[in-house]
Amino acid sequence: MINRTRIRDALKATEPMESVTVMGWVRTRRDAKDFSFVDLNDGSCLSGLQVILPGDLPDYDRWIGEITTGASLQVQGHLVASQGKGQRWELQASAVQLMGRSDASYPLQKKRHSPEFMREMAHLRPRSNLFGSVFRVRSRLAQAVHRFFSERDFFYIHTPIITASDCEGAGELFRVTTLDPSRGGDPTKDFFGKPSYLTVSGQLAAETFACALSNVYTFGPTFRAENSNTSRHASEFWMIEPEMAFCDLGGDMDLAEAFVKYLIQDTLDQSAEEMAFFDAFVDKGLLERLRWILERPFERVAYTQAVDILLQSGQRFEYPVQHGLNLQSEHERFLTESHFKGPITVYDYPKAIKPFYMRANDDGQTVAAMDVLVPGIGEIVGGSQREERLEVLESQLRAHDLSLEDYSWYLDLRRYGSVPHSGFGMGFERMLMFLTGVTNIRDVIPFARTPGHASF
RNA sequence: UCCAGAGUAGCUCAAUGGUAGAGCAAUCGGCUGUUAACCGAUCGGUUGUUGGUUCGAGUCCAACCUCUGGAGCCA
Repeated sequence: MINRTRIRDALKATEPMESVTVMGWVRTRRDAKDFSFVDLNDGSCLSGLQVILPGDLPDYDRWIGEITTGASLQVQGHLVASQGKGQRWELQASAVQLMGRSDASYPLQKKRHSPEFMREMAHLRPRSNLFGSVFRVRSRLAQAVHRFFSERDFFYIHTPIITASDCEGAGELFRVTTLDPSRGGDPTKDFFGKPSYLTVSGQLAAETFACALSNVYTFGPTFRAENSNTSRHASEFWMIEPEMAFCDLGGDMDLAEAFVKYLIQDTLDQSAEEMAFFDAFVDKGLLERLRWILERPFERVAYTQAVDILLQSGQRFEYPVQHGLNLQSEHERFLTESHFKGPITVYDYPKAIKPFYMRANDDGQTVAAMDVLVPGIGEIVGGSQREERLEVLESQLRAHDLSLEDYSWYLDLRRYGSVPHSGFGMGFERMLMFLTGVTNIRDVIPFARTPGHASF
């Protein structure tokens, strides 16, 4: 295949280039008197390259009509300074090859489309400015996650996607089976000899590795069979879960906050063009908000303080504010959007509303849990110090009606050389929403899976 | 799953219970170093589905489907 120049590189040129070959998809064509302008995009960056197709190219009149929106082209030519305004470089074509036609039924138009409409054609939407940008940023964000942990000497652990432990009761699980549903379902005859599921969290597995390699993280797909129909829940999503031995809740919060800031900074640095686009067309004020967050420390509020703030706010809430009750979305909203006007970390939650594995505090009422809440999205990080005391953990399992036998391997970590350890989970897509200003999780996942939807 | 709102041309939206329209897109033509180009023309409809009320339903009623916003569960 011909050595092609990516449009991103062509646009970064510092001087004219002889004989450049680019390939991409036509966004628009505008005909001038003796030539045509083509806006060609190859996805390497948000901007397209302006291509000039001179009218004296062989058989121009025969093929120019086929250079339509959506068509794929190979163009050879000279990269020269643009005579027009709006772009620095343009490609004066000397040869054009139509690779793939695109007829009038091509659904993407030059004008702006609603995200809802674009969702109906998830296979074509990455060719749009918005979704192309979202998925370029998504890729860079994933790389940044690995870089952050790599720089801090964390080991990346591939925890299993199929699991036999219905761990921590974190939502409904998808059953994995090879049994014929019409012939009954004896789990002992199933593929793994017992009921198995898609993972809802890699945490427990990560804990075992933290209690050996010290600092580890997982980053992979996670599945919840909840019938959630909201803009921030998906049945299949990606989660990042670091786990640190010899680390208490304070260290956990330090890491979570540093992580959020790192990802913001990295995205601003590496995706400047896309971020400017989001700021202009998706969420005005996005850049200002993110920069402001970078500059200041996260506010840390104990759960009881947070409740006091809500009680004293004079604000009317639909749901009651009361010590011991979970914070509702509207409460989190008030705290992040109205009171603190930025991300906050709420810690030391009531024991009764948190899972069994969180470390009991000395007050007997609370556990060493923490949530990082951000404006617009709510919970973006949830974590805790883990209960490392064997007897306490056993009594917690019993209190939650969980089988000690099923968790024997988990209890072994406390039986043999137990250490204080902590970790958290971050929803990758929620972070991406926070960074791009895109308000629906379905628009930051290439092919979203939600209740009733597994198309494409 | 619950509450609310919305489904009309390819898209975004109009239309007192009385002849279904505009802008954009597409197609054709014109003009032009254009860039969400511009100007003119053409094309474009089982008004989400089914049933009901009515002389007459896009409009009113019922059920269902889909989407959106909010809630719960959470990341």
